[in-house]
Amino acid sequence: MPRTDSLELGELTDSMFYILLALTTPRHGYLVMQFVEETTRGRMQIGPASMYTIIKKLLNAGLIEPIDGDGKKKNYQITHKGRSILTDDVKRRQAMVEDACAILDMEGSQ
Amino acid sequence: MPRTDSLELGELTDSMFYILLALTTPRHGYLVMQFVEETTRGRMQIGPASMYTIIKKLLNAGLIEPIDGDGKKKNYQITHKGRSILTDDVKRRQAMVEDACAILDMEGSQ
DNA sequence: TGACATATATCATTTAACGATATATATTGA
DNA sequence: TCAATATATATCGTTAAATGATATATGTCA
Repeated sequence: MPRTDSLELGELTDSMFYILLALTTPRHGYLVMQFVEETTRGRMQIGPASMYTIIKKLLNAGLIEPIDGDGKKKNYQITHKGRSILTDDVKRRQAMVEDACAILDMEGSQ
Repeated sequence: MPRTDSLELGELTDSMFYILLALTTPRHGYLVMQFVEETTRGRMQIGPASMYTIIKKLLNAGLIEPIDGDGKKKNYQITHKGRSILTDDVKRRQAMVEDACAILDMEGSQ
């Protein structure tokens, strides 16, 4: 991914992918971490360092936005732009799986 | 991906994924670059720097092996271990797409 | 009151990818 | 024949991504 910012290419890293997925429902950081671990059944986990680094980046890029500061927790949700990029990225990943299934002898994906 | 070697986690980066896919048929480096560009219809391209860096890493990890040096070209092919890791990685990626399709309102993948 | 869960944050480090660049041979066509 | 282009391999130095370690503060509950 380096040398060129993945977001400028319109591509999401695995971590960004799951964090955006988590924020299709408004959540704060700690809940996002839990969401990722639960949704992936432990396959992937994101610690606080990655979490807040990526949250900051997604905010800067306008893919998520802060909402109502109830108490000390900071809530975020995905933006229209974020949802659009996430949807495109799902298609990109789907295409990768299909490429592989066509070449290997695996059950395809439709 | 940093801080921990992706191969030690049994995970492949996008570039490794396509290079391994290319080497399910014996090829040399230059053909691998072309394979990736063609297979992805230009969505992804790997230049020589990435190419040879990753080839070296996959050799070290025993996921590919050199075969018959006909002339100056170095041919490589995927090993049994490489194929096993590639297959697992396809499943991992398939799971990511399915997670997303379940949460977003997209046509699923079975 | 001590342990644990919840919650946010930063720094320094490692790994990954890659632009730039270099080198050499083969092919093609003006 | 000579220049351009394609084929083919290789390295160096840089940027970006992820994260371990660490710090801080509050809430809960036994």
